[in-house]
Amino acid sequence: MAEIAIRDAAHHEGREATIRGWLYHHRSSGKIIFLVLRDGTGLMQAIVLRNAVPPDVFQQARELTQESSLEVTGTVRRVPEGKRAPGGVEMEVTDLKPIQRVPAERPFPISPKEHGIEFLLDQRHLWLRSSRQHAILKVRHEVITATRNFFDGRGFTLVDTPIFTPAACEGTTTLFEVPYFDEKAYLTQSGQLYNEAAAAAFGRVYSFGPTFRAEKSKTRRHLTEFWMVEPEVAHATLEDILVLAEDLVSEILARVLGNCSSHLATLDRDVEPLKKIAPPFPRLTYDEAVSILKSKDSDIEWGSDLGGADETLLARQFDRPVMIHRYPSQAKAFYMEPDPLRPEVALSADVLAPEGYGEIIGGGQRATSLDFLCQRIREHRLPAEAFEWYLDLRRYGNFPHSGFGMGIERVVAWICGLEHVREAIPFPRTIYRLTP
RNA sequence: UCCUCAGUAGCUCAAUUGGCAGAGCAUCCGGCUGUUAACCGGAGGGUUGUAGGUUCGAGUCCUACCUGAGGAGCCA
Repeated sequence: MAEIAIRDAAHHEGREATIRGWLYHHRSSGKIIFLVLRDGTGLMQAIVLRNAVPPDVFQQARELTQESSLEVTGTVRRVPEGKRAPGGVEMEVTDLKPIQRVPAERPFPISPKEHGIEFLLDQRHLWLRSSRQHAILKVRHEVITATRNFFDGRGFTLVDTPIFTPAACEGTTTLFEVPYFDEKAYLTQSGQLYNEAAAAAFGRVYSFGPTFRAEKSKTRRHLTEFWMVEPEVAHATLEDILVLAEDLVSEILARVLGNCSSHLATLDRDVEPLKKIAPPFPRLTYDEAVSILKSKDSDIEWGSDLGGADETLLARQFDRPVMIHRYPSQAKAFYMEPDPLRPEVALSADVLAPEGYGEIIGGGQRATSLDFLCQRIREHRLPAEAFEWYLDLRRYGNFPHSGFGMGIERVVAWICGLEHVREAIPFPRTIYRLTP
C-alpha cells in the first residue's frame, strides 16, 4: 500500500493509497460522509459510504472533529462529472484510523467562519494551518529560496552577522537592550557594518537573518522582529547596486510566479501587475521625487524623509518598483558616502514597491574617508569607542563598496497582496504582541 | 509619545429614547447517499473588559484604568 502526499494524488488515480494528515472540514449526510483532508501538501476530499465500509469505520468517521489527526486508506479516483472537490481527485475510503480525535468538549477554536484579527493572532500557532496562511508562508519560502539562489549564483558568500551587538549600527532608531552578563548588549538592527568587514575578506557577501527594531510603530508595514537580506559588494558604486537590486527583485518575482501560481490563486492575488516586474526599474533623484510630490499637493519639504503617503503617491506613477536615490545626507545614516558633485546629498537609494507597499530596499555607497566618518559619528552623538573596529576597515586596505538591505516580510506582503506584514512571518512580533 | 475607534456566549455580531440578554456559527441530540463556510428540527451555553458614579432602573449615560485595532512620527 502506497503512502502518498496529497500533492501527488493525481498520479495514483485508480489505485489504493494511504494519506496521513488532519481533518480540515467534514460534512455528513446520513449515509455518506465527506472528509476534507489536509497533509501540508494540499487538500483532498475523502468519501465514506455507509454500505461500503465496516460499521465501526463509518462510526469513527462520523465522530471525527475538525483538525483531528488521522490516517485514511482508500481508492484514489477522478471526481465524478458535475461534482467539485479540491485538486480534481478524491478518495473513496476503505479504512480510517484516527491518530488523535480532537475532543468535542474543546473543539478546534478556528471554525470555518469569520474571525477578528486579535483572536487569530492569539491562535497563530493554529491559524498557520489555514489554507490562506499556508499559501503565504509557501510564497515566503520561495522568496527566500530565490534570494539565496540569486546571491549564491553570483559568487556571493553568505556571512552570518551577530545578533548581540555592542552598540547601534544606526543611532537613529531604537534598540532592544538586553542584559549580557555584567554589561549591556543590543539586538542587531542591521548586519551592515559587519558585512563591510566581511566584504574586505570575501569581496561579495550577504547576510540573512532576523533584525530587531524597538520602534513604537503601529502600522501595516512594521514588525519589531523581521528578516532582512543584506548584500555588500567590494568596489561597487551606487549605480552597481541599483542594478543588483532590480535584478534581485525581478528574479524573485519570476520564481514566485513560476512556482506559486496556485498559492497566489488561493490568496486571490491579481498577478498581472506582478508580471510587469522586469529591469530596468525607473530611477528618480530625491529632488525629482520632491518636485513630483509638490505638484501632487504633498506638503513635503526638501530635507525630510518621504512619509508613507508620499511613498504610495510616487509608486503609483509607475508600473514597477521605483528607485529613489541621492537623499539629503541629513536624513540618512552616518556611513553614507556624500555625492562628490553635491555633498549635501548622499549616494543612497531606496526601492519602493508598487501598489502602495512602500520601501522594500534601502542602501547605498559607503563612506570611505576616515576623517569624514569620525566627524559623522560625532555629529550623530554615537559612542566613538564602539566604532573603532569599524574605522579599522578604513585604516587597513580602504576600498569603495556599496550594499543594501531588503526586508523579506515587506516583499512577501507585496507579492501576496496582504493588508499587513504580520501575516508574512510565521510568528509576528509587534509592539503589543509577543505571543504565541 | 500623540490622534481615532472598539471591548456583550468559544467565535462573528445585534440589542430602538436608559426599561425582560438576542441571532448565526461552533458544541451536543435527531434527520438526510454528492456535500462545497452543506442543509432541516431541537438542546445547553452570559460576572456585557475592570473599578467607581448618576438613576426607581445601566450593555446603553459620566469618570478613571486595562486590553486591542487603525493611523501619525520613525523605519525595511
